[in-house]
Amino acid sequence: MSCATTLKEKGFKLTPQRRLILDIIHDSGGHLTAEEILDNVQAKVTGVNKSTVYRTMELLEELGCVFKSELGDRFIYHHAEEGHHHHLVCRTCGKSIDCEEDIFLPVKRAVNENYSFRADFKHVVISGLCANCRGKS
Amino acid sequence: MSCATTLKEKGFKLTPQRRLILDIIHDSGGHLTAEEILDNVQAKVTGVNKSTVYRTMELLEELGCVFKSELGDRFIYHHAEEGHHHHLVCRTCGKSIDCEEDIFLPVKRAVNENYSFRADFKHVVISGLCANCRGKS
DNA sequence: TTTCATGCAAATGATTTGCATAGTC
DNA sequence: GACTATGCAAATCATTTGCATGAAA
Repeated sequence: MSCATTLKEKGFKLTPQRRLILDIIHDSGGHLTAEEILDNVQAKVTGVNKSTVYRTMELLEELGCVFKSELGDRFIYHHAEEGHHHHLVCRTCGKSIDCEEDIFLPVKRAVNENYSFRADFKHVVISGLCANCRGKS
Repeated sequence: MSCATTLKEKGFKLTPQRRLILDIIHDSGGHLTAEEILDNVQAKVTGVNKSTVYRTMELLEELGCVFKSELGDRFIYHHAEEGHHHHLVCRTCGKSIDCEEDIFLPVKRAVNENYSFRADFKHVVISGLCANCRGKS
């Protein structure tokens, strides 16, 4: 079911601003910060306010249309349609590689057995060094 | 080598404020936010400024005396003497459990093999549900 | 025409910074 | 005495909020 449909079903309105934002996160493929979303929106139409972007992202997160995770000192969003995955972000060049969801299965098992802790591991941002930057240093 | 010694060796001064902050992060065992450090400092002496705390923590991080990691929308610090470990933080009660460093070894191997990515995994904050809160819900 | 959404501007809250003064070595 | 560290207040910067207006159903 599309995000637009979800919005309407729950009694929220499908405004032009929300359409735009939905398009952008859908097309981006990867993840975006609120500021990047705002920039992309404003590249298409002027006059859209940052509050609208933040409020829309909050709503979309509540509806399960996007996922929010932390990257450094800010938050990033990505479309739920892409499914669950993680991000390998290079600390040198900043490039982000999508990483399959199951990579944390051994860790989930281990913390469950050793600490009785049910770890979430949803859309984790993993910092490190990509192959390219590894070669250069 | 103690943090105090490291400070002096690198030409930095061992002021009363820095002594206090070092004591607090040493005694705390776990991790602390800058604000918590400030509160603890001010419980002992009045007149210490938050800038001093932030600047001291920045310095101690550069010297390798403390580690900084992100927890939600803020940063936490802990003493390097405790060695590397991770944090299991319950999303319901907020309790933090220290978790052994090697828990991420399988993931490090996997992302290295599959993505040629060298993951850091230093002082990761793992969100989830602790045994206690799991029972209640 | 009712309710929800937007734009604007101002508030928030953690962290940072400029600068004059005070303290350490 | 030289140079670093501190306190204070003000600046940043991402994010949030109050409120009057505007638009979707």
